[in-house]
Amino acid sequence: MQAWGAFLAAHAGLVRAMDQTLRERAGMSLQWYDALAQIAGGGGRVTMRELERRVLLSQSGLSRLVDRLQQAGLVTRTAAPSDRRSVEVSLTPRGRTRLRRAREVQSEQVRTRFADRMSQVEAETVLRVLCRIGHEAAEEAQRAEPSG
Amino acid sequence: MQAWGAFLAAHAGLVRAMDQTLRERAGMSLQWYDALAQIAGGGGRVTMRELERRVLLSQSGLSRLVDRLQQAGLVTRTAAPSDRRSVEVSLTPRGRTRLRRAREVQSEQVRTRFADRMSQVEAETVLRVLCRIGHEAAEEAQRAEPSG
DNA sequence: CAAGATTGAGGCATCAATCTTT
DNA sequence: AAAGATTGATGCCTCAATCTTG
Repeated sequence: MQAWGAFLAAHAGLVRAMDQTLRERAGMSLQWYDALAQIAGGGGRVTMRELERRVLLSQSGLSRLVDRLQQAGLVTRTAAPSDRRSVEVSLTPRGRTRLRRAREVQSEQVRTRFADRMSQVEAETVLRVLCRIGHEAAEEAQRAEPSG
Repeated sequence: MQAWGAFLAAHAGLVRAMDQTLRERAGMSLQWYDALAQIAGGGGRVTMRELERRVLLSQSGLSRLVDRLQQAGLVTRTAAPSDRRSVEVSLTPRGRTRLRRAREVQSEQVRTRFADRMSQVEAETVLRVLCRIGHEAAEEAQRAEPSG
């Protein structure tokens, strides 16, 4: 039951530490890294809608984040050919380079700050529990929307 | 290794859901609840400095949060008798009442959304791992500061 | 009207600077 | 000079409204 407090504390501590290190060593925030990594994970080109599902951000929040990434020259926006309501976001060469560097930093951080601090069996338990919790939270969010 | 992604997703989902429910059913945010609960945990009267350590917020962030709580009539600020640099924050009767209600809502949420979704042994593992991670993050934050 | 995306307004968090007291 | 606390400036996120296309 104290696990909830530990959960909040661990999250706050880890995110803060990782964000700071990423800024120092790769020149970008955790938020930027996550967005760039999700674009790369979608083949280097995804729609805003798709990116919104992958990133933990509202629709408008994503729009403004992409504004900043675009201004930094890391991504471009292009109209989607199939559906003209849709906008596709792509990594620029510069974006790819910056992501590569950031990925090195962040992979190491996830390993040293998170993964290395639990045994194999602990990691399996944590993954299983967190996936269960995350899924049920997502389902509930979906159920809540249609009624509104 | 995917556990990190699950961790972030679970945190975002839980915090969002809990915050919304708390707003609907107790008329306050998770942030407010946490602050009021921490004041109550300190005997209903704590210094700003002490509250800052208990709450996941910067010094100035806390100052503004207490501004809002005070404006809502839930807490009062008084000068500390022992050290005149210090300010003590106390719960008002109204604050106590509101906290009591919020605590009912939040206790149930932590149980149903978090605790009930893992077995006893899973909970023990999760608690152990998260405490370990949280401690090491806190130690590192301490080590990082004195050098600056 | 629904879906995808953007924009305006407002809320909240942080950094850096400042004030008071030790 | 250091510690406790507050304030000004700034940045990011969200809600609601709006625009365009289906």
